[in-house]
Amino acid sequence: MQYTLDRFTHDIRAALEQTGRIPADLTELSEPKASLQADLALACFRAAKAQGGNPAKLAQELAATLQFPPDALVGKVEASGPFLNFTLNAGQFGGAVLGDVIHGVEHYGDDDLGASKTVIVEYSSPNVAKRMHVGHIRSTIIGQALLNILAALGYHTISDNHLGDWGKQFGTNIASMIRFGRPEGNGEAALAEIERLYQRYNRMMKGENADTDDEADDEQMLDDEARSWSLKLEQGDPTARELWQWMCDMTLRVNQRNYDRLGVHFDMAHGESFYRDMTAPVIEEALAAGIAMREPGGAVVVKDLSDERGHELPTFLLQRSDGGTLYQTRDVATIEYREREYRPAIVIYVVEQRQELHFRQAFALAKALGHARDTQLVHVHFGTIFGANGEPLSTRKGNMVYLEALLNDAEARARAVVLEKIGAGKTELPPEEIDAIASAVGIGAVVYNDLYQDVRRNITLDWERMLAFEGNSAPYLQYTFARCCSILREALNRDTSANLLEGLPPFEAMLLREPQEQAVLKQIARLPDAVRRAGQAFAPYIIAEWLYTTAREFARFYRDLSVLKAATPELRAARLALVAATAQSLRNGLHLLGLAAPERM
RNA sequence: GCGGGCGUAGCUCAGCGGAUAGAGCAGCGACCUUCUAAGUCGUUGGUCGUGGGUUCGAUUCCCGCCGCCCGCGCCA
Repeated sequence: MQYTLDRFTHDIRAALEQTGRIPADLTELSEPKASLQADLALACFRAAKAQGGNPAKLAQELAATLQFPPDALVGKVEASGPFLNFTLNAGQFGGAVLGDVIHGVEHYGDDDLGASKTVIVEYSSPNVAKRMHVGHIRSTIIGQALLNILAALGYHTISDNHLGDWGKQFGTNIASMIRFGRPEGNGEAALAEIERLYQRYNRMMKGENADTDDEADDEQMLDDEARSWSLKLEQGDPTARELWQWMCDMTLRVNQRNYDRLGVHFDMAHGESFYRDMTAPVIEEALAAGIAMREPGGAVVVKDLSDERGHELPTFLLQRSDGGTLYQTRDVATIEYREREYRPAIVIYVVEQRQELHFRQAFALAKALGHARDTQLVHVHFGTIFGANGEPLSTRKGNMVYLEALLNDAEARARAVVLEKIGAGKTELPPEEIDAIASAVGIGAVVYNDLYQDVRRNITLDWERMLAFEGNSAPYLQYTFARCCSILREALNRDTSANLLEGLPPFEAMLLREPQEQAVLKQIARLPDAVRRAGQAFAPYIIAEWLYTTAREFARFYRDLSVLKAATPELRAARLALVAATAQSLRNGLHLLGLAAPERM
């Protein structure tokens, strides 16, 4: 898809190539720093060197040679030392950008580079029989944002919640409920109780509870019991299956409330259990290929496997000596299943950094077995969240932060701020909208906290920052959008609209010549590129950065230039169109990150 | 030991081959009878972990070292 800035770049490169002075591979343009008054630049060093000339001289000659018609997108062409600077033709630029937005509306910024290829994003993936905590929120939020971005780029997206609903821990869960009884109730509290029973059993198994006259025998017995329930579950024992199903159903119901609040939606939730009957073929396949070996004890191991970079990977297991399968086995089975079923071009795993090795092994094994040849397997790994004092969060230490409580807290804080603003006469809001606004703002702050920076970084939990409503934060972005809407309401006498540019009076974009107006236009024009870069780098923060810069530029425009009281009706109409285009673009960007865009705040 | 991630302002982070290294927060000082001050402006603050190398040019690429986090067979 070609947007205005694409055309700008294309026109310059074409003109450069036409001069015959620069080979096509040296016409790479770069964006000068904001402090310089140019929109694109060509560094002439390499081209000059190739022909044995002086870069500054070449820049000068090119500046003298290049000609663009008055109605072109390219305006001034100037040499500045060894750089050749190009400036947008302000008169043409505004109309072109606003035209792009009017044409695209809620799809402005989208692209077709995904070309309907299928991409599967696996994210959230909480464990059954446990409450979701801050660790899961990262995967959930990052994954949803990536999914939105990739969908905007034209990919056929499939979101999959790869639930942790299988494995040895359910043996322990079942054993603990057989021993201590099944918890009553149904919600988050019942999940917490299951966790407590699990931990209690686990401690006894490890002999950490010296409250009874436990002997080592008992510990061994408890361990055998858990292991045996795990195997019974794999073999379809009715009691085991019933308890397991009960845990799964309840967990899904509880989690769904969190997903609803976060605006997260899954096309499917195939947990690990879904692949349980597909693991045996994986093991056989690996053995037959000679990549895996069965050890005398019965365990199946993979040795001497290398990753794509040629690094030898540590040995890992596909089957336990007691016959049970492992996470690794199921993940390879998952790769094979997805390939058979969906033929994806890309599969993205939004999973914490700690599992980097696990995925390198799974990917390498799948490739070694000849699978996923045409599939890009990507582990988008994010950093760990630490407590305020820098300590790891853990249930054992009792410093765990649960998702539901976090969202409640964020909403409550946002609500307090909303009421404070109303009380101070800063805003007027219909009472029935207050809850929705508090929710949009509070949850937006939490979501944005996970998206505004490169996801690879670790995060130290800081409530003040996480729920910050100032500076580079979701509420600031939402506030800017609300200000745009406020102007549109005044001028157009209308409230909500899917198309914020609908019903604008005729306007002449040529009139938008002030630097503040041009700066906003330039930012609007950059959205498509931000979306492309975010998708290519699997980096939602690129959208966040675009949003923030756009909001800042709009704030400057807002401060200096009045829309409603513009000097002439023509100028007012043009600025109104600029506001509408800003609002539409901001909303598109907010939606890509999964953030709500309230029209009043 | 091997492998992965990260070291940029007091704190949290952008920038990752080009022209004086940018934001937010915190600090200091301004600006609301004006389209919402959840805002804006000014100001203080940097040997870009460190030592080499490549290059006309390195915070950015390569190599060594140091520091922090994480991972490395029967958990997920």
